[in-house]
Amino acid sequence: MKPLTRRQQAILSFIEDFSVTHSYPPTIREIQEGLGISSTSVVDYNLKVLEQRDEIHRNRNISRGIELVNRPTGGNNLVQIPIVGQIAAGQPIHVPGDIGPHGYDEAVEIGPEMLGSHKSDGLFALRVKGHSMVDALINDGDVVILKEQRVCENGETVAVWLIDESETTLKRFYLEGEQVRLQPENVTMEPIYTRTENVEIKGKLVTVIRPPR
Amino acid sequence: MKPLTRRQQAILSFIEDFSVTHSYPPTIREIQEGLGISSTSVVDYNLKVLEQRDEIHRNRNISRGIELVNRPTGGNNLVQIPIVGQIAAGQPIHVPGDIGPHGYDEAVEIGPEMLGSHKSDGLFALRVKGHSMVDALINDGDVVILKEQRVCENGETVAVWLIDESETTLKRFYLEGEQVRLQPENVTMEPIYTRTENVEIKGKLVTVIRPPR
DNA sequence: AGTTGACACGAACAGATGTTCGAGACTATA
DNA sequence: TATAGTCTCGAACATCTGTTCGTGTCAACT
Repeated sequence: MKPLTRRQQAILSFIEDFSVTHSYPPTIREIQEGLGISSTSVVDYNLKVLEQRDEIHRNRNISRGIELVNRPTGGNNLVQIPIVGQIAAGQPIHVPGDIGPHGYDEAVEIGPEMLGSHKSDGLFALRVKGHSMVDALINDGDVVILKEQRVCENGETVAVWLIDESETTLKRFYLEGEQVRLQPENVTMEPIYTRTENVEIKGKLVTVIRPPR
Repeated sequence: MKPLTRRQQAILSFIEDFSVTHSYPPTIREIQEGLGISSTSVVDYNLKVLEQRDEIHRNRNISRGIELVNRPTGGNNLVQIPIVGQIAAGQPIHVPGDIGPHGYDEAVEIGPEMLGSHKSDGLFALRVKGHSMVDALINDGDVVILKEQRVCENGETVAVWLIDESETTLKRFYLEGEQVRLQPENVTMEPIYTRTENVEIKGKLVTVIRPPR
């Protein structure tokens, strides 16, 4: 079977992108204008081919009647991560139980690519209160997304509760012999060295969201 | 505030159900036929009310231009912000021209609530290169979303190009008499004072995305 | 050289679709 | 009783949108 032409691939990508960023698919003329095609019949011809190849389905004689086949359309990709509380230096870290999508009052919505390789299950969000995490380049009011995790690899940034100090911190974790080195993300700052027994890992940092003003 | 009438609730439910079972929202006439309403202007009138109540958003003069607000289908669509280049201390700030949907290779996808009150048009993203912006609590590899803007209010965080120093920086802007104070977000750090002529504002900071590891 | 199929294009047309207008009925309020 | 606001309705109109038609170019094939 002949591969799709570049223009056919471009049309398919355009429909996908358009459907993600709008709540409706594009018209023939929006595809034409978006791709700089000079005639609606060129778009129509290529859509016929894409339909024959089962890439799309067309509903005849209605506006915006293009449906993608086997593709996520409009908004299906948003991931909702529950904000289960706050994170501050002097507070123990709030860790969720088994949370369903409606077991919380607030959530942050992001595109799945912001999770990298992480699945959305097992993730939770905390809103930062105070300036104690500027050493992790995290500001007051930021939202951190964590993966619930009690152990981690060297070099991963984790949220830990320091028992003796009664303090929460977010730092890169290194197990060095009998002790732990907690390394600030800001390379200009000094690390913390402490006993392994003093450190309770609560979650691994996945990403940080800075709310707009 | 008056509650929605039964007919308004029925129209909203119809739009929700239709959008789930089709890949596109309904037309005015499809709502009319589906609910047994005898006139398109009745549908139009009630849609106006639903828009005033922030239940839907209408795009004027296009077909199927109804978008649901704050619903799992329809309204909460991903927003794609193009990443038009990098931002680093010693580089002039890359500002996009008139970007079409395919005028860039890479984009960051976020939920619309992460933009706060900003519309997605006029926004662009830059990837941070280097540690020069840790004073703004922004890390190497972070993505900053800016609104293209040449003037700003006191207190807003802006990306500016310092002409004499040939340097880019992200700081809170305060116009103080004949000079400008550029205040780091990290309150433990010292501000910069410079002549207003030395400062070129390129964009206002909307939000920061920290890529996962 | 001639033919065929793929792909492009401009123009026109038919139908789909959103919006507006004027009028009417009903309810709440002064 | 009069008025204002809400909601309904039919009809008309402007614009949007999909589809079709005839024509042209180019590459591959016979």
